[in-house]
Amino acid sequence: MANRDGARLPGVPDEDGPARIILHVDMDCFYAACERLREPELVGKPVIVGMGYEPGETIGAVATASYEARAFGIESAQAISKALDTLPRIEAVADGEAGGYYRSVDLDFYKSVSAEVKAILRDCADTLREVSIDEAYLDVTERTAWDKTADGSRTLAEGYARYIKQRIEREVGVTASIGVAPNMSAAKVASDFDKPDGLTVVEPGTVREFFAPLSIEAVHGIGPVTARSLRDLGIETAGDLAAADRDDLVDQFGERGRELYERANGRDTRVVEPVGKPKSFSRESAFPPTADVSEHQTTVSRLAEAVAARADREGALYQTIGIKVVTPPFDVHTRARSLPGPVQDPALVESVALSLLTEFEGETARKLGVRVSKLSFAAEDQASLDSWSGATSSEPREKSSQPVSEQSREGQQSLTDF
DNA sequence: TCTGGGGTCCTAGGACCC
DNA sequence: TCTGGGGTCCTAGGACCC
Repeated sequence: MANRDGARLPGVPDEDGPARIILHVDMDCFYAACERLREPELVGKPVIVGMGYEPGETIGAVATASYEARAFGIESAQAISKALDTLPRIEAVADGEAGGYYRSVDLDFYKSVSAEVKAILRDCADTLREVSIDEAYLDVTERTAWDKTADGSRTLAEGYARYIKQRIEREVGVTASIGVAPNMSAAKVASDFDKPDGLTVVEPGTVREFFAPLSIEAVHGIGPVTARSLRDLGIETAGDLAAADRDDLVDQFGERGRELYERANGRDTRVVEPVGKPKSFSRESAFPPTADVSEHQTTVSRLAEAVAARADREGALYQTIGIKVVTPPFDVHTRARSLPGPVQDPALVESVALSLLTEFEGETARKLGVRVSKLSFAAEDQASLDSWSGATSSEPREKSSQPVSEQSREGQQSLTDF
């Protein structure tokens, strides 16, 4: 316990206790790689995976672009319409002209591929933290070591990471980039350092050095807003950040400032642990801006139903129901209402969401969302609770199982007599 | 970057309590 | 009715990530 958090060796700021070995595994262009698994003809071609690229669709964005597509200037999160301008669909161009292979996101398939990768990672790690469908941290401290190989050229940890890369490629058929470092934030940045199919090792004691020349955006947790503020302070590189005055950073950015400073200095005491239960479920949908109230209501009802169904599938009860309304140009508004206790009641999700929506009557919206939060996963004993609240089981039935009171009060109603 | 969808965490202010 | 201090919960917004 006493030697867990360093600070006991004033002269050696990079070291705190025996160095851990953390891997960050990041799949390369994962969605595009999955498409190539089942359509090998796409190998070596520009592949764009996204939604809304069909003719006539106007809403949508690029989820993943292969490196061949990126060479044309296509980027993740770019509007699909822009991508199509840059690189038309292959079906739409004349023979011999450049075209892109557009595919719709097929999350179920990607999840099945991801599960195969994760099984390998689980097999190789002491602890595994799955961050997303294509990313994970591994603590492999007990599986390998920072010692050098016999010829002294590399570390055993690097060899172990290479073995994992090869297994993924051989057994699943997709490539990954891996970062190896004594802490999570350095491993994360290292995996990004040499994509695709990269392997970057940051040995203990060299984290600060590794970070120093990188631009501040490379640090995980620094986005466009923070980057701009840091630049205003004359901080351009991670090295500048590491050398900055810590207290100034805390004044400007609060606790996050301290954290970023520590990370840039090679210190990150977070422990790799499996992700816990989800904190919220949400669904949202964008559309051409409209002020039509009944359209808004229809959308919110649909989203509410979908969110409730999701919570149902996951066995989650929720105590807070909220909506999100995005008005042009891009102003995000959220409203939420908490219930006196956790419920699983689709009709209530809808009625609360609709009642929160009334505040925005007359406003033009471009996107709407519904969310449930304050989740609990009480395994068994709330089946009773469920039947009490009136929405007995699976069937949502007709709209409201509640008494036909006035709509905006409906939520209140079941709220108070819970 | 004229901007899709699904998440997480943090912060600030207000209500309310002792 | 000039007014301390500590704590918790809730809501709304913001930044960030994949």
